[in-house]
This record gives sequence, structure tokens and C-alpha cells, in this order.
Amino acid sequence: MYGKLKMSIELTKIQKDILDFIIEKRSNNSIPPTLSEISEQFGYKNRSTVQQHILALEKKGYLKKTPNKSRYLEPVLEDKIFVPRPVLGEVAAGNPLVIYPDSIDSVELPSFVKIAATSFLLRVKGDSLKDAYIFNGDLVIVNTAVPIKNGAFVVAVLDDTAVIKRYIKLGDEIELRSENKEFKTIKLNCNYEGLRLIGVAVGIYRIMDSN
Amino acid sequence: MYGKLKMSIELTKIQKDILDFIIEKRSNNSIPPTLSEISEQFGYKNRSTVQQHILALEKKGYLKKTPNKSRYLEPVLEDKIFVPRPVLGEVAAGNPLVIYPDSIDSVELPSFVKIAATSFLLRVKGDSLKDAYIFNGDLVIVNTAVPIKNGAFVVAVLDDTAVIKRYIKLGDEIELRSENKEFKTIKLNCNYEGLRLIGVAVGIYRIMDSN
DNA sequence: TAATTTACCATACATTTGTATGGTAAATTA
DNA sequence: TAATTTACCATACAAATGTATGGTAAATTA
Repeated sequence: MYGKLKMSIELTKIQKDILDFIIEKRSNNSIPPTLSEISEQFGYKNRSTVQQHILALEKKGYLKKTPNKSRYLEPVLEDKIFVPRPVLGEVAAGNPLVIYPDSIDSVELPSFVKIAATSFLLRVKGDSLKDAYIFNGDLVIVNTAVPIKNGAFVVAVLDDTAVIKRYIKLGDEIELRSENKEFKTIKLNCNYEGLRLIGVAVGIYRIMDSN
Repeated sequence: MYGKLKMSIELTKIQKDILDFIIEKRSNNSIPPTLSEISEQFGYKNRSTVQQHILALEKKGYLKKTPNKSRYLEPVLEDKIFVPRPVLGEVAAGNPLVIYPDSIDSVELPSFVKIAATSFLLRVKGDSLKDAYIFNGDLVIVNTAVPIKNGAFVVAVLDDTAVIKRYIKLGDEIELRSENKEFKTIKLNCNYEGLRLIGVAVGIYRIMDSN
């Protein structure tokens, strides 16, 4: 049995910032940066400064690189297939949807799950969304940049309660339909103040962890 | 309103292969290849051959690149945030799990969902897995390379019926537990012939399409 | 205090990478 | 048939990228 590889040495703030930048670049749909690109990002006049930081990150075991290959910067994370992602809010049963300015928590997603910059994650708490077949602990991927079309699943706050329902607009009337037929369709006038549309739910991700 | 961008010109086999290679490299946890790396992959003696193919792909509108930047090869897909992924099998109610040698279908996953090479997708048909809170149309990400630990969600075939359940081995006895307490735990002897373990379910992905 | 680490800059050089240009042979199209 | 496209090779060059080496100043550690 192998013990968990320890990240023995602490990182300085700048080293951490650079590592985060690399992770972020890799995570968003983009590709890892070159030394020059990192240099530019942090306002250095010179690649060699970044060169030193990369070397430090490598020595401390946080980064792995392939010699003479461009952009081959691989962050070494404790569990290699997991990448931390911020969770920006929670949808709790009966409670208002709260989206925090900073992340309230960090979720470990398998590294193949990468989130676009215009999307954020919501973690579902409790059974408030079971009418949409979404359960406690599920992660909802919410995109705020996609225009809301008829028939889309929207994440909305309705009178302080978070809902994920199918959105249908017919003239002045808005219908919020549940996937589960046991739940009733909500009908609203389009200028109803109690409805706030947050974004479009583009997917559900459920991590099947072994606990 | 914008019409769907048409990929007017057909690709040749080699062009498609190269495009697929780029997409695959981007999709797996790796990074886009350089011309040299593509060249090596396809056994060319020279980068310039790939150079031509890349140019063709660009002209035909399948690829976008940034001049003078290494590895900046971005496949242009109809809907930019979606990437096609093969579905290798189906889990149908009451029927045996079928895994086909070739993909039976292609599913459009958001580009931030990237599947490791050792994983494959199974699409769930019907309500056969509702005891695991998995519903019709959901995609199960199955990893065949991960060792099956106690407590993991396994994809298994039990007497010709596909199941996704929590796997617990105690001595000679294997328990297959359902998440949903309404369903009973299955107990088996570890040498029971009717059980075939396919892999570990590492996640569920549900595409919330607007149909 | 002396040694070390950290954070930055500068320069030189080798390799990788992208690009431009030209060529050949086979297949396809006009 | 002639022109075009496709698929490959070769070479030369410039830009990008990684690397090696040396330096300074401030902060930290021994």
C-alpha cells in the first residue's frame, strides 16, 4: 500500500498564484500557458522569473513538467484524478438560493469534468429538487451566459425558493413545469416580482464517491 | 437569429483522422498536439504534411488556430460548447447490459465534461436503475481501470440484468446495496457465476436538453 | 552576523514550433 | 486531355519557447 504523497513544503503566495493560474488555464476550456504567457499575466518583464517559480513548484512537488516541451505543465494534486472546483452557492430545501461572492466550499471533481468560465456549480442540499430528479449532493452546472429559450431548464428563485424547472413562455404567461408528473405546473405572469431567473441548467453531475 | 453554421465541405479520411486526434488529445486530460507530435503519431517524416492538412481543416472551417502560437488548435464544432462522445453501450430495463465493439451512438457532451481514455459512457434506458436514482437518458461514466473497492458503485451484470449498486465484499459474501432504501440488498457468494463486474461508476451526467 | 531563501531582472543559447516555399506522384474533376 | 485536388516529402527561416547562467535587493533563517 502506498501512503498519500505528502506535499511537504508550503508554497509562497506567488507560487500558489502561479500554480492556480496554470490549473485554471487547464480547467477552463483553454490550454496550459507557456512561461511567456504566465510572465505576461503577472506583469513580469521576463520569462526567467517565472522559470524560477516553476522550478520551485517542481522541486516542492506541486508541478511536473516534460523537458523541452511547450506547455507541458501538469499540476500534481494529492489525488491525481481530482481537481478542486469552487461551489458558488447552495440550493437548500425551502430556503432561498444563495450565491456567494466567493466560493463557500470546494468540490473535488474528477479532472475530466471541466467547467466553462461562464458556468458555475450549485450543490443541491436536501430533497427540494426531487421533482426534477435531482437529489441531495448533486451538482448542477448552471450557465449564466446562455440565453433562456423556451423549454430550457432554468435555475430560478421563486418567492425565496430555488427551483429547477422547464421554462415555457407563452405571451405574458410563464409556465414552470416539472419533469415529474406528480408535481404541478406553476403558472405566473411574466412581470411577477417574485421570480428571478438565475441561469440555464445545462447539466447535472453526480460524483459517485465510495463513502 | 443565427442559422446553424454549416460545415459545407466534406473531410477526407485523413483529415478526419487528424481532427479526431486533436479532439481526442484535447478531450483526454492531455493538451493539444503540436504539428510535430501529430506528424509523429501518423508516421510522417515531416511536419509540413500535417501543416497542409491543418490548413485544409482550417479552410473547410473545422479548425481554428492562433497564428504563431504553439498548440493553439481549436476544433470548431457546430455548437461550440458541445463535443461529441461515443456511447459504447446501453443499460436497458430487464435486459442484459450490451457493450458494442463500436459505438452505437454519439452523444453531445458539454466540452467541460471530458472522459478519460479508460472510461466509457453507458446510456440508461428505462427505469431499471431508478433504485440508484439514475433515470432514463442519463449517462453513466464507467471506468474499467479503477480497482473495485468496498463501497464503490459498480456496474455489473447479474443474471443478465444490468445493475448499478454499491459493492461490499465481506469475506466470501458479496453484497450489492441500493441507495434507495425501498430496494432490498442482494447477497451473493463471491464465486457465483451469474455476476460479472464491468467497472466502477464514477459519475452520472445528465444533459438537460430543451426538447 | 552570516547564510539562505525569495523575488525579480538580464542575457545568451539551443530546441521546438510555426510558417513559407517548392517539388513529386497519384487520384479526381472539369 | 488539362486542371485541380490530395497526399506526401524537403528545406529554409523566423518566431516562440525552454534552458542555463549570472546578477541584485530584500526578507528570512540559522
